[in-house]
Amino acid sequence: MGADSKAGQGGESLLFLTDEQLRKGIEAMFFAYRAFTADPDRILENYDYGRAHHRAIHFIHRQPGLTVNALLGTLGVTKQSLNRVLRTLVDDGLVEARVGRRDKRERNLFLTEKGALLERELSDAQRARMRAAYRAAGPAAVAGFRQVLEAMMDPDIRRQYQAIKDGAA
Amino acid sequence: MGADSKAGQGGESLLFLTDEQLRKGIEAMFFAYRAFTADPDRILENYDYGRAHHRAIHFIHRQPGLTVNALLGTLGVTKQSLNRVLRTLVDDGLVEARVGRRDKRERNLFLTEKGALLERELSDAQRARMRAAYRAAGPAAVAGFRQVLEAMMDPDIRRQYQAIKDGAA
DNA sequence: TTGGAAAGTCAACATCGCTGACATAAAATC
DNA sequence: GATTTTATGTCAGCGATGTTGACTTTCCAA
Repeated sequence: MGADSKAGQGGESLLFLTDEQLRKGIEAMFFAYRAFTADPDRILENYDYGRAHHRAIHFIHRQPGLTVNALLGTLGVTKQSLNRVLRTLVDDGLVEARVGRRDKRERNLFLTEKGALLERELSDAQRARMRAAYRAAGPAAVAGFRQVLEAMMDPDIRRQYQAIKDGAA
Repeated sequence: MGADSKAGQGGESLLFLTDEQLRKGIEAMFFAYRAFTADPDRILENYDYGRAHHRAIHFIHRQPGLTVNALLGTLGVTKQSLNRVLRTLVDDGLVEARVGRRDKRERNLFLTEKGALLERELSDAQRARMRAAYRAAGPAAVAGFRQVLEAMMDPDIRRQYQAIKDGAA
């Protein structure tokens, strides 16, 4: 719909940037994001963890050995906030915090086997929904989806995001 | 990562559903959503309101006269949670809750002039970012963006979302 | 007239942000 | 070697927003 449909309700033939169209995009973000977090949220309940734990686990998995400071930057929260979460994960044996080799002040974060297991469970659920959405929408839509999301990010974060783009593997 | 991508960075020509590709989509959602909420959040600080207030204002604006129960359903929160937010908005004179005409138990919610003003300020900021992202990505990308987001929603919500699709205007 | 739906309210609690203050260890610099 | 800076951890308290549970009032509808 949209850009090229001349008829329709709002006559947004070429101009697809009407307030109405933009409002629809805004709502789509809200509803989709809620669905996107719903599956992991359900799983996390069983473990008495929250979304904050999920995010920490995700990024430690993505970049094993990253420091607390680096994780802080990625998540955009305070160290006190992250510490609370990280402590429970370490105490519960999901995350290992090794003293840095070069710099002994730093802690390099890794998932334990137990942590990797939960990561799998969470990301499996999230990937399943994402995969279904991708399949339903098709390859061209997926490319557009990613393009718009990237354009929406703050530049600093976008650079960080693209840096790991297909690396980290 | 790897096996199937022939090109350098973005070789998601045919097989775009590798775990790596899906993970990138997941992260894109996370980072983009954070940016998406950042602008309104900054504005809300000046008024001592939070995201919950923003959401209420948005949906009352979209559908003037909707009942508390309907809003509850759209937002997916408990009535106690919504009530706290709604009360401050009514007390502060941003929202008017008129007793229902047909059914006097219901309250039909409307934005006051003051409420509409804040709604404008918030949605202007959010639309500006959305518009910039749309412009950067192009019309085709926008269509794909919306398709994937819609496919990601829970079916019930998607129906609700599409029902107001280009109506309400 | 009675049952139940819609709304409002009170209390208590959990998560997860935040600020501020302070401690420790180690690197970096003077 | 002494001092400063950095990375991390921790305590205490606060605020926003979600939750459950219990209870009341109003009022439509059977």
